[in-house]
Amino acid sequence: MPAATNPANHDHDHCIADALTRADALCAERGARLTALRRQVLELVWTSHRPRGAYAILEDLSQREGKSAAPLTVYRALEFLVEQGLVHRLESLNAYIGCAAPGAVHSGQFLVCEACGNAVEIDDPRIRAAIDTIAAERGFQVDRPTVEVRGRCTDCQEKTP
Amino acid sequence: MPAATNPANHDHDHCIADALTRADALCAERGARLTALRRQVLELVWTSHRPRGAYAILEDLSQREGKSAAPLTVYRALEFLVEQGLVHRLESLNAYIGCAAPGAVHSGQFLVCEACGNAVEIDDPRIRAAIDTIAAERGFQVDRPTVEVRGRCTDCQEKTP
DNA sequence: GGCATGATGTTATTTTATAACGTAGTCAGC
DNA sequence: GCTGACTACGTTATAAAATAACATCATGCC
Repeated sequence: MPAATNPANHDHDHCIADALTRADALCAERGARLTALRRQVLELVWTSHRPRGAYAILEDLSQREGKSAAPLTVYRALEFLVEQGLVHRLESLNAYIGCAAPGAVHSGQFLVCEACGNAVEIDDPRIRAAIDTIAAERGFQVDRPTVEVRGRCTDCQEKTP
Repeated sequence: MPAATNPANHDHDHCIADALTRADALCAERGARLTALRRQVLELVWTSHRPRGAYAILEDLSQREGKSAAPLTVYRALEFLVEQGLVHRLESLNAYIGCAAPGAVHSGQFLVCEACGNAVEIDDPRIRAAIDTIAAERGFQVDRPTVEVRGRCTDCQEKTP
């Protein structure tokens, strides 16, 4: 049973289970190897809806395994998960978060609350379209657009208005 | 005389001089202290149009001064410059770049070429508008939007099509 | 001049990430 | 089943990026 699941009023265990199920399906479909280690790291990334640092995951992993794992263990698993689109890296936080819609095309857009730390993936086509338009005007060939918006989520605005 | 100025066909010395002049004016206007050290770090950030890491700047600074400076020296100067809007931090690169339009409101948008390393500040209102729209729809209060688009600039596309 | 404030110096440490090399599973084809 | 190639994982060391804590120095104001 994973720790610290119910941050608000939703069944986070369900989020985790869902994410793992989708990951299993996607990797099977692609012939990618979602090994026990990688699966476990994915689960630890999904501990909450807050982006998690590699070393936080490392600590959890060490605790679970009863022995201290090496940073590379986690970084390699994360690399795989990011490649498969199961996890995103938040550049402005040096942290990782589970992808809300793996399998679908995603361009990596996030609303990050500076109060509670939660990050919500938005992937809105309008932002992507705006970026594509401007890039086209300048002859710039887009490869990987990163959008990370810091601010305050609705809940946190209500708490301290 | 700064090193490695003319990357392409523009007078980069002019870019640097310009940036310093504007910085002087802005800081004077605001009563902010652009000290010799900070001014020098700003100049080193402007070495090229490629984002530069703090430690690269540190190295240059040490060389200029003839003695090795401490990381904090550079980080503190950079912090000041970022606060004043004279320099931006590129989150996805852990690097810093001179602001193209200090004084004006800017939301920090960049096109970063993965081939030549150059980064161009765009600050396009359409991207900002798209972000604001989506944030408003979700009740998210925007504080600091970060947009960093990786890809290939026109020049580099021509070189290897 | 004296004092408050802000800037810089110095040393140590933390956090994040990668390099280099070796071992051990895993799967395909025979 | 065996072999060989490939991929994943373990281990140790190190690099890169950033900050903490505290001392000292400069600057501007009264």
